[in-house]
Amino acid sequence: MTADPAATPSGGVTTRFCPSPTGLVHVGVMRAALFNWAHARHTGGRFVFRIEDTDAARDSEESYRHLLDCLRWLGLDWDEGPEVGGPHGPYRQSERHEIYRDVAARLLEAGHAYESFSTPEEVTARRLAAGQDPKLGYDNADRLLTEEQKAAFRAEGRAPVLRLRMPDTDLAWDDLVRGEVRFAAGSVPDFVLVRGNGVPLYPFVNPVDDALMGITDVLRGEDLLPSTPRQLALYDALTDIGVAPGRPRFGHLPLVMGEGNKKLSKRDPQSNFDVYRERGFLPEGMVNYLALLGWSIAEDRDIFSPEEMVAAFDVRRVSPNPARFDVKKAEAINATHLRALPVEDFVERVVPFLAREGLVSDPPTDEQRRVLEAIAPLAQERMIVLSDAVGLVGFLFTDEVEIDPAAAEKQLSGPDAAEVLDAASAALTDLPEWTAPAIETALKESLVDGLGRKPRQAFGPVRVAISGRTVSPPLYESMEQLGRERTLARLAAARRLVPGSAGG
RNA sequence: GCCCCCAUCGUCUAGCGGUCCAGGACGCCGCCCUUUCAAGGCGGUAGCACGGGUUCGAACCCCGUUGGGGGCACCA
Repeated sequence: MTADPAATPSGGVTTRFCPSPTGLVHVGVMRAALFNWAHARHTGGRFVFRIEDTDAARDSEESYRHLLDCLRWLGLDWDEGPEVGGPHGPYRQSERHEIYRDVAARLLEAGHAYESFSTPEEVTARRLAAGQDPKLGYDNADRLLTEEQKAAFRAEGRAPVLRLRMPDTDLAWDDLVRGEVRFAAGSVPDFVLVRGNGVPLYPFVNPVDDALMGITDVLRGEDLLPSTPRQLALYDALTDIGVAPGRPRFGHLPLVMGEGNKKLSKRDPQSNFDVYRERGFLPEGMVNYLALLGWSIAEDRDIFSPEEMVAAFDVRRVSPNPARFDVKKAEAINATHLRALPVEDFVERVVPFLAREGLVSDPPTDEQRRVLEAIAPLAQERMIVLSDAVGLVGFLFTDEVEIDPAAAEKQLSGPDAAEVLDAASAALTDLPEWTAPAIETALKESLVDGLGRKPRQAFGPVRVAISGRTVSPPLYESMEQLGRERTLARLAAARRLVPGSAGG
C-alpha cells in the first residue's frame, strides 16, 4: 500500500484503461483505450486494465464481461488486469475497499483531509446569504471545526464526509496534448473523498489506484480536464504520506462529437460501440478510424494497420481539437480494410454473419465454402461491412429469395421484362456448358443481339430475377454458382411476377 | 454566472516563421471504364473566424474580440 518503486521503472511508461461497467460501451471510451494502449506499446511500456465499479447501483456483471470482450475484439491486450492478473491486484475497485479505507484514514491523520458536516442545502444557503452564486460550490467552511463542534454534529446524528484540503497555490501541469494548463489558487473547493456512509468516491479512488498501480501517463477525455487540479492536489497529498511516487503526466484527448456540436452522448445511437461490431466493422477498420479521431499518421495517408499505428504513435502529436464522429468516413476506412482481406480470411469473417441469418451453417459445408470462395473476391469489393454479405450474396444460399419490391417495380414491371426473361430462359435451357463465359456469350447473343436491347435494359430484369436486387455480384458468375436448375427456376418465378403478361 | 479548453475546406486533418496564391482523406459534383450497383482511374468543388501587434516575412508567435465546446454532485 505504499509506492512501489518497481512499478514505475525510471523512464518507463505505464498507461491504463479504467472504465466503469455501466451499460453501453461508448466509442469515445474505446478511443481512449486505444490511445492509452498505443502509447504504452509504442514506448515499450505497460498497459493496465482496471474496472471502476464503485457504484453498485449502476454497475453490472454483464457490462463488465462485455467490456473485456470489446477490448479483446479490438485487439487491445493488457499486461495487468482482469483475467490476466498482475502485481497490483485486485483490478476491480469493488474488491479494493480496505485499501481505500486505509488511505483515507492516513490522509485524515496527516491533516490532508478533514471531516465535513455541511449538507449541500446549508452550503447553498450560505452562498446565497453571502450574495454569491451557489454554483461556486462548497465553501470550505468546515476546515476549522473544533472537536466540540464535530461532537455536536455527531450528536445530531450527522455522518461527516471526508474532504481533501486544497492547497492555496496555483495548480498547473504540462498537458501531453495541450501544453501548460493552469488553475488559479482557490478556484477549486475542497472536494469529497469519502461519502458519509463510508463509500469512497471516484475522484478519490481513481488517483489512489493510479498511484498504487504505478501509472505514469493518464490519457483521458477532455471532459475530465476540469477535475485535474483536484487530482493533482490529491496526488501531492498521497505523495506526502508515501502512497504515491509523485504526479503522473496527463494528456487530455479531444472530445468525440456527435451530429450537432455536442459531445457524443451515451444516448446517441452513434455512440454505441456494439452497433459497429454487429454491422460487421473489422477490428482493424475500427482501430484505424478511432485513431483518426485526434491523431494522424502522415500528411498524405490515412489507411494503416494497428501495428503501423503503434510504430508511429506519438501522444505529443495528438490534436487538441474536438473531432466529430463521421460514420461515412468510418465506413470508407472499413471498406478499404475489407477489400484488402485475403479471400480465406474474408470468408472466415463473413461466415458468422451469414450463419446468423441461417444462410450457411457454421462452420459451412464444403459446398457452401466452395461457393463462398468463388464469389468472395467479387463480393468483397462491393461491401462496406461484413453484414452487407447477407443482402449481397445471400441469394446463393437459399431458395427463398425475396424480390425487393423497389427492384421489382423498376425491372419487372413492363412488357419488356417478360420478353427479356423468356429469351434468357430459352438461351440458357440447353446451354451445353454451364460456365460464366458461356452464359455471358449466350445472354449477349440472345438479349443484346437478338432482342436489340441495350445491355443495361437487358440485364436489369435478369439480375433482379436471380438475386432479388438491383445490386449483386457480377451476373454471369452468380449464375454459374447458382447452377442451371435454380437459375431457370428463378427466371420462371420472376416471369410470373411480371404483371399483365401471358405468364402471369 | 464562474473556471477551463478549442479555432485551417461541409467533416477529419497536414502545416510546428519563408519551400503554402495551404497538402491528404471522407463527402459532394463531373468524366472514363462498364452487364446493374459498387470498386477503380482522372478531374473538380471548398478552408487559414476577425482585429491588433511582433518580424524583412505569419495559417504558424503574442494580445484582444467573436464563435464553439466542456466542467462546475456525498455520479463516474
